[in-house]
Amino acid sequence: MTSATRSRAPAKIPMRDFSQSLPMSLLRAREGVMRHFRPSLRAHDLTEQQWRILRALAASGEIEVTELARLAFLLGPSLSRILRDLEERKLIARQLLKTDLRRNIVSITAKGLKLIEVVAPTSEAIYGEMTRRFGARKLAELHAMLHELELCLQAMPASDTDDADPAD
Amino acid sequence: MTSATRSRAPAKIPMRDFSQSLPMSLLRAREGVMRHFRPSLRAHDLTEQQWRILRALAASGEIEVTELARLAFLLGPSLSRILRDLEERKLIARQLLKTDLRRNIVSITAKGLKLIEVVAPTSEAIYGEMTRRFGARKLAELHAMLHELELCLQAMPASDTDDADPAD
DNA sequence: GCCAGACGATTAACATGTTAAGTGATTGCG
DNA sequence: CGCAATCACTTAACATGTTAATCGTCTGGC
Repeated sequence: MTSATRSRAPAKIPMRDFSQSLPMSLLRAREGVMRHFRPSLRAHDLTEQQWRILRALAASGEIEVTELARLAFLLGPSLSRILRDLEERKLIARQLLKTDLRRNIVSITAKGLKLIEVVAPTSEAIYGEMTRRFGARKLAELHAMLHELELCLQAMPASDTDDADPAD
Repeated sequence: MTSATRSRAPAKIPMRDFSQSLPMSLLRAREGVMRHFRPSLRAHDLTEQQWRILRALAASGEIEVTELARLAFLLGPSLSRILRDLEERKLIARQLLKTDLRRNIVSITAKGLKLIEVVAPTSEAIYGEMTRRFGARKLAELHAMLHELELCLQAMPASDTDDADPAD
């Protein structure tokens, strides 16, 4: 089966082995986790992001859109679309802030809370099983390292692509 | 600043604090990393996924689409679209496998390799800076934990959502 | 009060993620 | 051979990620 037609392309650049790149490792780990949660969410017509939003609202009460975006770690445009959909489904409610008509206050409805009550047990059970298998202590270590990485990266300046510094 | 209008919604479900969920931690860490790479890729009209594909091809030579999907950790539909685009840009080439016309062999072109040579130095510099700041040893530990998590999750059965077993 | 600039949120446009369905080629079995 | 099942890949449809542009609203200087 080892036909001679398959010549190996020369890798001239000494780059890190592909699978060892940090973004790939993080992506794979995350996908491995989400793979277990998606079926349960899907059974209730919820995407991962919609679930994040409902949980964030249940935990924090009424908050502004921008703050919700920060909590649920979503970009504005995604959040706008999802909120429109969740509002149509009566899972959340919105109201303008009287003192500043630019601002939008979002809150979860009773229906939304009820949905969380239905989904949460399964979700928690899955998370619990993961914790048990991986080890609570090790999981905490992983969380700590990820947080440390985050802080480390925030402190790292956003490297410009420009080779020359335009400042005189 | 603590206006009385903001009533705190009762969190009836004792769920894990939102920001402590593993998917969120992984997502944030990954975004923190990618935030540094995206500008450089964007300067060369490359998305993160396109870059993954080019690197995978440069490292492995000619491979089939399915194998490329596995290497670059992309789903088939995404890969199909991206390959169509990269082929139009002459960064990759494709050929049907004569012995099995279902299969498609993909390879990187000279133009693709040249692009990698241009982008790689910046990319490696950023990665090097991250490694230096975070610590090479700690980074290796993180990789190890992520890999262990992956294996642990693969061994975990995909919990069915169904409460009842529909078999006979 | 007026207006330029900043701000919060949305919309637009394009790329990818995700699942399901479709298409053509191959395989295995009668 | 004939054909149903399978396979490799692609398309389709919808949701989100990402960046830029837009649209009201607000703020501050005048």
